[in-house]
Amino acid sequence: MAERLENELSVGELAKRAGVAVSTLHFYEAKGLITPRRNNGNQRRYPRNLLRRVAIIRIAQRAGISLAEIREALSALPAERTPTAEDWQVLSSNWKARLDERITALTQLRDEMAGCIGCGCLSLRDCPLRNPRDELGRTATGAVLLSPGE
Amino acid sequence: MAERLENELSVGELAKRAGVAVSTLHFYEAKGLITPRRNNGNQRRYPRNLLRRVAIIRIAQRAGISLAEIREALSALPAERTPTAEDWQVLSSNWKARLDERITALTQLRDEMAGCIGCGCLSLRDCPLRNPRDELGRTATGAVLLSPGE
DNA sequence: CCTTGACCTCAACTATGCCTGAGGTTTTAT
DNA sequence: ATAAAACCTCAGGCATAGTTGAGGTCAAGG
Repeated sequence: MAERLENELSVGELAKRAGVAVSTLHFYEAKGLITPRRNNGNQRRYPRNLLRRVAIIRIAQRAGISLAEIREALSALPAERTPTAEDWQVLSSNWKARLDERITALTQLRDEMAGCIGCGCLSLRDCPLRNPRDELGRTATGAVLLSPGE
Repeated sequence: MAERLENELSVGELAKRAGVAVSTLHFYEAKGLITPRRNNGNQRRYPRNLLRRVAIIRIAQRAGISLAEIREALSALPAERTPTAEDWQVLSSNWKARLDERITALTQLRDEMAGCIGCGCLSLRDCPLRNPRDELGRTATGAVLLSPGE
């Protein structure tokens, strides 16, 4: 009773092509990221465009986007269609901006680290690496909690 | 029966100074990252140098190092002592290298994304964004699974 | 036909990095 | 002395991103 449309992939085939595990595709489906149809034997059949969709998901993940956000972005597409070139332009522009932010933050951290390697300035109250959190070392009254040496 | 050494911090004080929750400090302790002593009422007392240790943990986390690895790095220090300037030099050099790797990878991804925005090349077998995984689009026999258009 | 591999569902488990709450003790301030 | 604030332990929960396994069905080749 095998019913098979031209150009459709089984879950195993898609998994191999997309470089992910079958369980991962099930998981993405459970999370609403992909919605394959079912054949008359209840097996998943992936129209070919879902391969591109999975590729996009993976790229976005590499960029540090969560699956929830990826789902949002994809579902915001008209008719939840597989992204066209224009759709992809919007998605990738957004994600690239996010990437830029991450890179900027990490680069700043790296530069601070480079500047602080061996300097021992972790012990200072104004060390740029520490200050995001340990702003002052003072209480509300302005009293210094730790002596200058630490 | 309060027994209190000079310069020691309670868990609440350390939490406030380090900018983390008390539960976080308990968690770090459970994971072997910090080991405060106990006073005679069984309450944690943190020698002041643990404040620096916590700062280092947080910096490493920002760099994307897991707590397990941070624990390794810290416990590799002679006598598990609080890092001196030289120790910190070793630690931060290693972590900076890790950061550099991450930044390089993300930058490459960003550049690929920039190059691919709107180009629609996701559909090509040689798209740099896809190729880390979807190497060939071929079976072991060399047969092309998908037509060139997809 | 019939075996084997691929597929199905659902529950449970992994790992990371914490947070929350219950029930009880210690410190601190008045 | 006493009450409130801070602390204690331990179990369990949350979010993310999956993986694993049991028990059963479907599909493809010989």
